[in-house]
Amino acid sequence: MGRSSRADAAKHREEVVAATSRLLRERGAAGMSVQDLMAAAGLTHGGFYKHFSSKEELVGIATETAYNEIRGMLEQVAEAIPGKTEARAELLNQYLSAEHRDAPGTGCAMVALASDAARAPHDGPLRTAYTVGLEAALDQLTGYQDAEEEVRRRAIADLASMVGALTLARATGGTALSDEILDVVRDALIAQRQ
Amino acid sequence: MGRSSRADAAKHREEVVAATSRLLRERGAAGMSVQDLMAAAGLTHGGFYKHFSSKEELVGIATETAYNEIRGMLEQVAEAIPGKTEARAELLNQYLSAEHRDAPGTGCAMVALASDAARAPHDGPLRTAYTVGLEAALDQLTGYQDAEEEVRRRAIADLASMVGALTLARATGGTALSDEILDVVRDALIAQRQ
DNA sequence: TGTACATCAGTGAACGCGCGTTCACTGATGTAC
DNA sequence: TGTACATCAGTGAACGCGCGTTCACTGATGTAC
Repeated sequence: MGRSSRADAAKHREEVVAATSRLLRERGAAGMSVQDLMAAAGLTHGGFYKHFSSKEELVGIATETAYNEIRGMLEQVAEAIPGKTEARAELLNQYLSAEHRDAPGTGCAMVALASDAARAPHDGPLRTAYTVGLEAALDQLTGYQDAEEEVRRRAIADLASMVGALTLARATGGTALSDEILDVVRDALIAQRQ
Repeated sequence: MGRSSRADAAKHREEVVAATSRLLRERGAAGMSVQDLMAAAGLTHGGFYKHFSSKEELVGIATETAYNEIRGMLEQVAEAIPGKTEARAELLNQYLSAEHRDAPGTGCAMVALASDAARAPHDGPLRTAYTVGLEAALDQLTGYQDAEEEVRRRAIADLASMVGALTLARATGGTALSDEILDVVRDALIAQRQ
């Protein structure tokens, strides 16, 4: 095959990171192979180490990429809707939707990677990226709180409810209970601030 | 070695199930091998299929066993404390504690097995056991609600907050943020009903 | 109760398989003149 | 601008390893008489 141009190589790297970001959330780190990830860019597995020092390193990089999705959702809703109470309601509608539940590969990294992060080494790349991303998401959620005090505490409480509901809805996906969890938690959180 | 007595064989089976129940929550299904599980009963891996038809079947059985821990916690607190508001506060204290966060192997199955369940086949043994156990836990949590109406909705909202907080605390374990999440969510849930 | 024999829990080697990582090699790309 | 050569992205075979599952075998347990 011969050498690829720098531009092509950079494109390949981006494609591999994007595929990893998606597959990591869908299947977990143990559920995707280096071969799978390289194949997503149309490559064979041997060249992997020209781009990354290890699978673990790539997982860390892909975690940062995965956090972009939830950051994007948080940014977009805040920009589109002026009132904080209304923006928060719309965010809850989107976050606690069947669409979000059924698309883990492009959804919230905090939920999809929680157990991988919990089981990863404390000073490893996944853990580090997870915690940094979580703090950032918390900052964004703080901006949604229509109150003068305790905005961080309110943001943490909101986040826990959102993450718990999505986690349980995914684990029971395909049952009536799954839909019920999303509906109930969304309504409860919205009613809480009116 | 020769044949074990029926009593010994039954004891071996129980030991394997108990070890699986713990390791499943600590490491996930992919993180424990048949060899690991048999070794917990002092056996070699070859005899596994005299007890179980597959690793997947054992995981389903161990999931039911794992749910006993959270069911026990819910039962015990409800029996020990008469007032519903006080019982709920004590439950939150125990569930959202550093001890529970740091002992996934003997802790809440809903949190520890959520991502394994989300990725398991919809009609497989793990999924089935997970959903059945979740409905049972929800029924128990309903009994904690000191209200006349909407007790199921309140139980679902409580459960989502508890599960989300423990999930995030585990994923960020070892940081100040992890402790903060537990404290804030516990306080918020207790304050909500006073 | 004692004996002969069938049962079957557990052993350990073997099966095919996929994993992460390494490495000698290829040949188009990039660079120096 | 054209040429010679160094660079290096990607290939594909190979590495050692651990996995879930199967199977012929062992020998103590359980049972029938």
